[in-house]
Amino acid sequence: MASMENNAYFAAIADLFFPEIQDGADGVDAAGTAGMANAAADYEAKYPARALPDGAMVTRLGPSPTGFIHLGNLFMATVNQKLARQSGGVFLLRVEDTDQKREVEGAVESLIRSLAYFGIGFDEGVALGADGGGAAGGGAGAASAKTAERGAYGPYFQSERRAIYRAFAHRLVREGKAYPCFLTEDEIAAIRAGQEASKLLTGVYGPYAAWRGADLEAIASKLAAGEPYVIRLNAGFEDSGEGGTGGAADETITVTDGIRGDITLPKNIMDVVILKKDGLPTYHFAHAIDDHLMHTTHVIRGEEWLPSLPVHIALFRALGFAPPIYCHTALLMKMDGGVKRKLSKRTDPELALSYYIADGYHPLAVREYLLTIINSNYEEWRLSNPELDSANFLMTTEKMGASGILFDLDKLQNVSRDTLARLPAAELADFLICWAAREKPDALPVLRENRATLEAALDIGRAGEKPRKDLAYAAQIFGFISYFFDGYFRMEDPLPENVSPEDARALLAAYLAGYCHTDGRELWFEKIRGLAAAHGYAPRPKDFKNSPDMYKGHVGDVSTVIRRALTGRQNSPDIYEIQQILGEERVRTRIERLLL
RNA sequence: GGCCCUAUGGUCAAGCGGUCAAGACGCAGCCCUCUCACGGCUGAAUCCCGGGUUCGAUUCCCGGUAGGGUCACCA
Repeated sequence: MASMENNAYFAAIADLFFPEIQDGADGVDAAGTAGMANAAADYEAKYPARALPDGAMVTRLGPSPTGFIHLGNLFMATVNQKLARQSGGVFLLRVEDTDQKREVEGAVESLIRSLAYFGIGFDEGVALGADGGGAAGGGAGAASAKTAERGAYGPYFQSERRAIYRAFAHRLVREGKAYPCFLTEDEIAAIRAGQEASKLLTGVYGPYAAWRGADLEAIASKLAAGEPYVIRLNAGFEDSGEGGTGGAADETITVTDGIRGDITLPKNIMDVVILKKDGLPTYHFAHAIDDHLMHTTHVIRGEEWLPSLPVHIALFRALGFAPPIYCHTALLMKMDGGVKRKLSKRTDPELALSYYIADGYHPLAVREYLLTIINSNYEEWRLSNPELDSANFLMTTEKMGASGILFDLDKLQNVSRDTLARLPAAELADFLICWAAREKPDALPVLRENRATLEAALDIGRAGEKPRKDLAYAAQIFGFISYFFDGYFRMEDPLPENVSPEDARALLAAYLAGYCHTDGRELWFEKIRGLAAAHGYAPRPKDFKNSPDMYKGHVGDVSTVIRRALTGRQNSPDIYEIQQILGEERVRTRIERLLL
């Protein structure tokens, strides 16, 4: 191949399309690419390798600010954060806002806040700004004072990295590894239609890459005419070949995935777009540039990215970068019409993080659940280390599953009950108050003013080796203890079926008459047994069981009558404790009300 | 449709050539018990199918099948 000619051709195109980038003296150095001191090389120098301990992992979250955040995002964030943190590495937030069409106002702040709620924080990258992303405000994402950036590898908004992408695109064009393409939407559609008709692979590649190596004159005149264009990768850059007719997709590449081991994929032959007509990079290009410049060691992302891995590998090769270690996780699925399906932000609002925040799932509980599905040995670890913080668990990519995970609300709730059972009542009370401040403002003053009652109520039956485990999430917890607060006390359940209203009255009247708030638990219950016997109810359930015909019911029915009077419900934790928390006056009032 | 990933009870899953095929959630029953919850015990329920390799396959290979993902100037 006549490399001198080609070099001149490439240089001419590069000058045409990247006039702002001067190659300086090197522009003349048509012979070799080695040692070229160009803009791209400057950037590489600007972002040197990180000084981190051996084995430190640099991971990142690269959300596009489209507004909705679901459990799947938190799943990814949890994995990335954990892996970085436990290895003494860096976890950074890079906002992938290269698609203006999909951008949503305030999405970045709400993302950061939602993740923060669940204990996800970043060591580097985009963060909340000075004004914390307050209420109103004009500017979107990058320019806004609502966000700030931390770290030496920024900017961390891709929309602010235009010049960087252009520098590397320029370098690729100079080397003949990328080129401008003026194919219109219609033309591409036509190509596609033809390919489909002949059952060929669709896309811009090989013979269909009309502008690959196109005539300089034609290119220049299109540009002069102001026609929109994109920059495409020349997928044939390694073929060093004649005409780049490329085509034969038989070649494969093998990549070792941190989760899946070796995977074999067809080598990329597509001349994918790397710079869109608006000058912003596509995900693929931005990924290669950013993760190289930011020195990401492990790219952990969902398996939906597997099909584009060949593109990414090709890009890394073209750019001369060493690719990171890829870890493609299983996807979080939901059940849909009897079939598993990938979570989708659009159609699955019930899996939005906001839903779990509103219901008041505790961040620790959600994290705990996520960890159990992320690493198959986590649950076992937790069983043998019930008291340890999850930070002590060592997560490994090898123990991550490769097949889709169905989200299981039952399991989340179970994990949550276990988790909350380990939390001190004071902490639970704080949590509940925070939740009420957000989601149930009417209850906020009540909870605040009755803090002692709240804590005591939350703590019922939680002492000892076998604590109650019925607290799952704030909304449920509030309902569970609401009867302690007069404003929320309601007669919710009916009398037991085998207790007549007359009996109930008589029972309550007698109970009230004999009530002594300072009675010990034993004495208290002996009185109830006596009450039962006096009114034709078996003092012991076994008596009733043995001779059901002799009684109207048993002592359990009697306590249900009392329990209902006190709590409005047939079921509740220990009545004695409830009475002690309620206080004598309230106990008497609640019973008296039913006797009027 | 092409390409890719995946495949153990309803769910999450351990397993890594020889196991009565762990465990957890859920479910059913029993026990404990003044109700609920907790706890304890018991139970039902799984290796997708077909070929190989092997003395022996859930495990290794091949082929089906099924499910999922992806085929953009979205990420």
